[in-house]
Amino acid sequence: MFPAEATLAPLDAMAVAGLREHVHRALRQALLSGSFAPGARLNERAIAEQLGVSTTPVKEALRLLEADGLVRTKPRSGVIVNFDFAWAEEMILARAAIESTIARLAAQRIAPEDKPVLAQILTDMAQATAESSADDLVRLNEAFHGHIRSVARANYLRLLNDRQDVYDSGARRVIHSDPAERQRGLEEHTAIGRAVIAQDADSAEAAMKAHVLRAGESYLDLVFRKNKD
Amino acid sequence: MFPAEATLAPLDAMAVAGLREHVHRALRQALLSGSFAPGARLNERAIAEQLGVSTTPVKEALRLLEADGLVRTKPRSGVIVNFDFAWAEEMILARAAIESTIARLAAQRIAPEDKPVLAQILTDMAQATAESSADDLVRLNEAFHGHIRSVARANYLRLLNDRQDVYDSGARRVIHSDPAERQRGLEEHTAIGRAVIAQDADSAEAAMKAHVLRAGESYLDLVFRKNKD
DNA sequence: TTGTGAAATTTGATATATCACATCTCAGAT
DNA sequence: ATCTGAGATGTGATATATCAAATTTCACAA
Repeated sequence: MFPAEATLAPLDAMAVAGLREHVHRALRQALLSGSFAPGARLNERAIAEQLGVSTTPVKEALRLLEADGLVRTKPRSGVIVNFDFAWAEEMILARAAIESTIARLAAQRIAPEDKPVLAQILTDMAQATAESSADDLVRLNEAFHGHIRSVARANYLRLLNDRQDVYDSGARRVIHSDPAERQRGLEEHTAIGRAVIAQDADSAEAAMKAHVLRAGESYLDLVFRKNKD
Repeated sequence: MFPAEATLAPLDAMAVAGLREHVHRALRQALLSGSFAPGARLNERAIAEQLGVSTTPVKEALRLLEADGLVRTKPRSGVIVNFDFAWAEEMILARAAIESTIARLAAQRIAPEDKPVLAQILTDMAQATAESSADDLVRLNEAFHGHIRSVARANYLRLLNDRQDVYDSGARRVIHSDPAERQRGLEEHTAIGRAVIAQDADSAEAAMKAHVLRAGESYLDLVFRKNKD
């Protein structure tokens, strides 16, 4: 009646990540979506009270943000928001540099059995570009980039990349709703995927760099131009 | 007798950086020089006691290290050393990617008055390579890379770069004592400097990437092969 | 009115106490 | 002998108290 060994899915590690991560995410999201003006000061006690926690996890989260580069600490004075257009622009340059290095590794290291998986994702993306919702496309997008990172077996680079996620989730949806953008994205993803499958490291690196830079431009345009209204 | 407005140099911000930074540096140095085995666990209380501080700055420093990627936190269990050969290798790839992006920006943005400064540093390096101590060469080396970063006016990228400093100061001296290495370094630096002065962005980027990758290899060879004895 | 500086206040930095989860130990059952 | 799990112990996570530097306020003098 029951299987001898019921396999319970281990609960998501992030679910028990603790307050520190929670605070970190909350602040990060707020910063990237522009809720704090550049140069504004963050108050440890105020944040702690607002989130209903003590200052200890807040301090730790601020250190994480500091290392993310989104915030700067003026010793014995305060924590200052360090995110604006120029900063976002540089983050995208960095992302392009890192992610293209990952793509190169992926092309060099991809295992034969991973090739059909990547090809399948590309097929799905082509279909989804034509008919599916922005949400589906965002999901596939992440599956694609995730698979590239995965076959590259790059741990440190991957960490860096996560840390450089400049994209506000709201804006991401908006972008993936624009038909022209969807089309361009598909073409670029296809080029990257084919290069990786063909194990053409130079092409994979170049295609990824071009993609991240161009997509980044679109994003900056959307988020920062909109704010100027 | 006195100038109307005596401009006192603000004392080095880092001198008063506080315990957090102090702990961070101490641990970072220890990790990079291999004092902790990969996978070893770091004990907050033990570190705090050893350094004569409370656990609060230690916790904050560990968060910084965590973001540096040198350490990983297993929730509610402990902090684990996350630095080994493969990790260092990837840090060098990342460094090459970031620093070459900086070199590109430098070539694009260098101001006319900065060109002679850079040229002068190259001249000094040529001379020091032939006649000076490793310490002098290390200093010039830093002046060179620092000047490139400075003319690139890249803030975020610069931050990333600082975070990726894998080089143990001891090993750096050893490397700059080897004649062959000194010669290669000079040639590469010259190529980079000339490309930046000529505002040839593609060459500057390529030359910097090649330099960082090659120098990184030398470093890995020295530090990790030596440990295998 | 304007500039000065001392006092009040804010706020980050640090230390300490407490809690809860993870890991280890070992007696007792099989 | 091996496995199980309850209790003991270790350790990070969190909360709170205290301190000292930075900032702001404001009365007062020029």
